[in-house]
Amino acid sequence: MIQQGLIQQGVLADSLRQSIIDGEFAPGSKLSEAMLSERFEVSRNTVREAFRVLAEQGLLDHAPHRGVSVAAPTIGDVIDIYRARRTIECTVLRECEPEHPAVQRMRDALAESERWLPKEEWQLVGSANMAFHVAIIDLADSPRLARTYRNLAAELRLVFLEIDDPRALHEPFVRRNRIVLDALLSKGPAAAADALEEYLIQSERLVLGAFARMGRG
Amino acid sequence: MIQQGLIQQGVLADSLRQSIIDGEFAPGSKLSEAMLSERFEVSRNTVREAFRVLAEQGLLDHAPHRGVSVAAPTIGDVIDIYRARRTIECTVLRECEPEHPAVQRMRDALAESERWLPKEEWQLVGSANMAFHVAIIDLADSPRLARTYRNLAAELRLVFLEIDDPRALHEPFVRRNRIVLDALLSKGPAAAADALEEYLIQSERLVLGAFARMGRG
DNA sequence: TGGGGTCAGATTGTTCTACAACTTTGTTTC
DNA sequence: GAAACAAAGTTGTAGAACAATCTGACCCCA
Repeated sequence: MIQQGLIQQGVLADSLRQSIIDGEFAPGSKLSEAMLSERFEVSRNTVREAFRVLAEQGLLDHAPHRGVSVAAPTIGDVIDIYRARRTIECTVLRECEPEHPAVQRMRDALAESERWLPKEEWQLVGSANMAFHVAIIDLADSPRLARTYRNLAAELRLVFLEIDDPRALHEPFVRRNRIVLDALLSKGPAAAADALEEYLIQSERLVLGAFARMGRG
Repeated sequence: MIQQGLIQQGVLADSLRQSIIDGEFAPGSKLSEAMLSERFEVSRNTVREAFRVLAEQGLLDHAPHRGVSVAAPTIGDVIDIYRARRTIECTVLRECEPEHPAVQRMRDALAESERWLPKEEWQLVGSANMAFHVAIIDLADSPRLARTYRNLAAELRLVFLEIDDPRALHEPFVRRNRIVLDALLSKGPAAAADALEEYLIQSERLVLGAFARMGRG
């Protein structure tokens, strides 16, 4: 007997998560139980269970008796997200095995981003960029680190949504990803990790600058 | 107006989490909604919401239509937990600021563990040990890393529960914590991180050995 | 004996209704 | 305008109900 129709709460959580990541619900906007219950045609209880899951992942803020809203990362959050990324991602890369199969996935993701770059398909460039970094984490073969990283990445998506200048956000970093991969292949993990740290520092700087210009504290 | 009586679901999640960590529900044991609903005198809905939170934290396993059970980490999980710990904890320590206030908390926790050591209060030694390592993570001032680490620590508690030889589990590591702290104070973060890595490798070895002897795969 | 198949019972997944607790909003009053 | 109050809306929780699924006991038949 095949396990079919997954549980609705799980589907809803995934679906809602995707909607949020796609920017369908703006960061900071309030999500009422009744509204989602109607839109997704499920009961309030089911909505609430999905809320708990996404809140635990950091995508939603839950204020007692005030409801949940899409997380709206502050500058402090951005700093923290990048700190966590550097801690995990650079260490994984520095200690990786260069023959690991995930390296091929890094290649593929990078090729994908370079393919969309000249066509200025920034959304697709961004997705491929993200796949590149997820592949780096997969070098560690650690489900727990991967899960943590996916949550960080989702939060970062919210940050990018608010900046809304996809070219500035993604264009400069394809080249930097190339540097990271080439360093890994020709000079080894340590050099690649150094290049990655450069990348992350630059990326953080860009995001923080944009935030500051937006007057978001 | 003061924010008082926290929401029941949150209280239940915390309470249940503590019960699990205290070993009140054995790893692998099934938790039925009806049973908890009765024991904690809350509705099934509330129980289910708490389940979602704890499952997301990795403390509960949720099998669709089969209910939730307390996580029962396998050898593979133990390896992953330690891998994640080394990745995060060692990096944080290596890059820390030795004047950080959390260093005092490391001192205090270590003193506490050394205080209970001769009295063979292994439970208390273990708690102080854990506080020591949480303090290390706090060196990074990163809420996200701290949250991730707390989840890892909770899962590890489940592992320790199953081994049930608290002396072997905690006694050798007070001395190693001392080495880590002394290294940090006299030789700096890099040396301390090296000592910590030693610690984690030894701890993992001990746990894996115990698991193997128990025939748990 | 043992391998399947079937059925009843139990548990989970979900919906619905109801209501208490709390927040928010709007209005009145000073 | 600020404080006080009332009304309306939302969240938090309970509880009943039922469909979907799992579990285990039982039976049948090689």
